[in-house]
Amino acid sequence: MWGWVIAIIFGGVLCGVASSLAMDTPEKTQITTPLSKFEDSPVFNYINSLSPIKPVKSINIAQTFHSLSFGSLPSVFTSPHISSHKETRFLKRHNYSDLSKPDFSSENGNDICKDEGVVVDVAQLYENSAELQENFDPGVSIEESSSVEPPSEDLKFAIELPQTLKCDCGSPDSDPTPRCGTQKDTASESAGTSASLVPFVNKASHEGSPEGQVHLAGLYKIESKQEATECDWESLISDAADLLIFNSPIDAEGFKELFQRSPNPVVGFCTSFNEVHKMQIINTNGSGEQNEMGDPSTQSGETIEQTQMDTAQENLVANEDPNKYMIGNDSKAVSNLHRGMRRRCLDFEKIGARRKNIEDGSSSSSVFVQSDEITTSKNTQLVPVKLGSDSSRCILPGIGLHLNALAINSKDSKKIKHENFSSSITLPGSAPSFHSPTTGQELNESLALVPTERDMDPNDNDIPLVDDFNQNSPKRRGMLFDNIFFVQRRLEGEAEACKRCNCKKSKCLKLYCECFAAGVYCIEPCACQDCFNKPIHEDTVLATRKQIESRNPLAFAPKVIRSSESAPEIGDESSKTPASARHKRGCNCKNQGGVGCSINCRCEGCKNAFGRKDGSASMEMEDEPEDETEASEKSGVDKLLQKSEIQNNDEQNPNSALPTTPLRFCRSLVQLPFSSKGKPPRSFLGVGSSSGLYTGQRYGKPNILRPQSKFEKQFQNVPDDDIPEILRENHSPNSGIKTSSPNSKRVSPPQSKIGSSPGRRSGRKLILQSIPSFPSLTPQH
DNA sequence: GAGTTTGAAACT
DNA sequence: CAGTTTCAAACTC
Repeated sequence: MWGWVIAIIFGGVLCGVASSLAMDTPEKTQITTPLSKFEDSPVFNYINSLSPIKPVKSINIAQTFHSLSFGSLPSVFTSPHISSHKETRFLKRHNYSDLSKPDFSSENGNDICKDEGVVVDVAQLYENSAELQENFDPGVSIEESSSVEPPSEDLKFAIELPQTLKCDCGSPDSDPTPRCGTQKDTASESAGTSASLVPFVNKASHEGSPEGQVHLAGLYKIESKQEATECDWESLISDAADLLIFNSPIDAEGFKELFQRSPNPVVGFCTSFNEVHKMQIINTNGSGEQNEMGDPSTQSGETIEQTQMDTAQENLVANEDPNKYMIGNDSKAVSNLHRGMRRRCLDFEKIGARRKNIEDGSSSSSVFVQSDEITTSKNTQLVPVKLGSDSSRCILPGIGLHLNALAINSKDSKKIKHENFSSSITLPGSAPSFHSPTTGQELNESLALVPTERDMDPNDNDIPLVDDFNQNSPKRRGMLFDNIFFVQRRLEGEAEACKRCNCKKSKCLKLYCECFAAGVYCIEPCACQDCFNKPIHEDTVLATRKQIESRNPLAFAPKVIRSSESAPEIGDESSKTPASARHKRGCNCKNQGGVGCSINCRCEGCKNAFGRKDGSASMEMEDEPEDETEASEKSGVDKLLQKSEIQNNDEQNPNSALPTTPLRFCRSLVQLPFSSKGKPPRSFLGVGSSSGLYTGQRYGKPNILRPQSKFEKQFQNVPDDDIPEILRENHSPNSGIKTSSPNSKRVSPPQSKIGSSPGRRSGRKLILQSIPSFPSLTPQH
């Protein structure tokens, strides 16, 4: 018993330190050393000897990241929330492989929660970012890496959370208060409770370790979960906040708020955590697919874990602790927290069910649920959607984290998303949240949280994600960019009806097919024949897509760049033209309008009024007589463009950035002049036709007529410009941020006046700023 | 709705 | 890379 008392004391000390970490104090970096000493100390050993649980050297997950030879993807595309099941898997594989490595064990001796999920999340947070270690001092990095973002992974929930709950609810005290593994609290209260805490501190969680398995099995009946985890829950929580910082500033806020507002941050966190988990359980239950995508190990114990969670939830609900449910007190914080945690279990097909839950759910979680809903809708892959009258039902394709990376801090991005979602998604009772700025951010982050379609695609197993990532595979990058494109597309055509095709011979498995090219499944409105572009043939679709991509990595990339930046070779005058869209890859058209031709175009006798291949572009429009309607339209557009430029300037200067509101986007809307019948030229429709990906995302047709917001322009520009660079092997991690230089776009001629054009410059700055604003991922050097 | 035109995708 | 064929969307009637 003496040993137990000591253990309790130490637990309290650890908790105190951890809590200080949770408060984001400078001490964070110092904790590792004491812990290391502690773990190696004779006392610790003695305690371990007393404990039935065999201690295992904690594993330094931070090294895992090091060991993970992630590809040097540009930080721009590193999304904290990329955590898709698929990537989770491959990251897990990394983890497993790393476990065998001798140097894997932690030198710091921290009670590191060696959870796969942690690896996944963190790894994805730092995804291939070489700078990740530089952004944080070693101690912090360790903490970060050791920290777990429990809700993000089923496995984590299955293992860690149950442990926590076990400690709380299963303790002899039966104390209804959700301790949530708060060693600080429980340790000082009773030995019985502390005993339950022991596993957290000492319990060996070495993966594959028989002892660890046995203990876990005994405690939680998770026999199949080989990834036993030992976790310093305190550090875990404290780190979780930091982790969310990577996910998004908002998430970090949520965590901080949770911790700061609650006298017992841990409790609040755990409670919120439970809440999140609860929601995830709902989602998970709703979708059997989830398990397929997730680690198989999570499946076996899921039911049990769920039951435990339910019990825990009941206990938590019974508890009147105001701090317990942060939703009530601080819905924002909770929603943020949830947002940061909720990254999976999004079964789009279950939207209806969850929507019902939303409706039935308490108002306190409406925002969160709403966000979840949105995320889910985007998360769905290749889900057939009914088009037509009910635009709201048009499933929005999931975006990847890349969107987040691109625009996570872009206020405009938030606004645009807000706008788009508002227009395209109708969530009962969610309207208020939707229109709030916070909601916009949530939406944005929700987007970011959504795993990429490919990553999520359970059938896309043949894609060597691990290898791709490690090898900086262009393919992988291409996939990432596809997601970006998809986002772009979605943003473009979100408000519009979903695509439909009339393919007869292509079986909708070629780029001829608008749906296929857009990365969406054909649906009922399609008049296609022998269509294979359906969920039933998902494998075929994916295989075909991959084949096409293998032939041409840019096959699904946008064919047309819309924005002044897209045509560097064209004079400033042309760049200011309403239809500044340009053929990115060049066209072969002979009589095209709507989309300005670029120097790459092979068109004959180009008379493109919107930009000729020779760069004379809009000059022709000016020279040639135009009908009044068109002329007036143009002038109006110019004015709009001026406004847009002004706004861009505002964005360029973060300091002067006005409070971003959705209205700002509206101001920058540009109506593209299309002559006949208000329809865009046929060729122009191609703008949105390509892209997508079977990211399974369903997005509407490119809304050519729809005014293009500045933000959309931004999105378009980034991917278009970045594709070639990203695909380059020598793309350094930093290069992503440095550039993604729009000027390096293929279309641009060497002599292009880079930056000479105000419009272009502004747009470019917009991109550059938005990226660096990503605090954690942006290289500070 | 059938036929034509058009331009991109696919193929050679 | 260029030329040709195939294809589907846009357009015309």
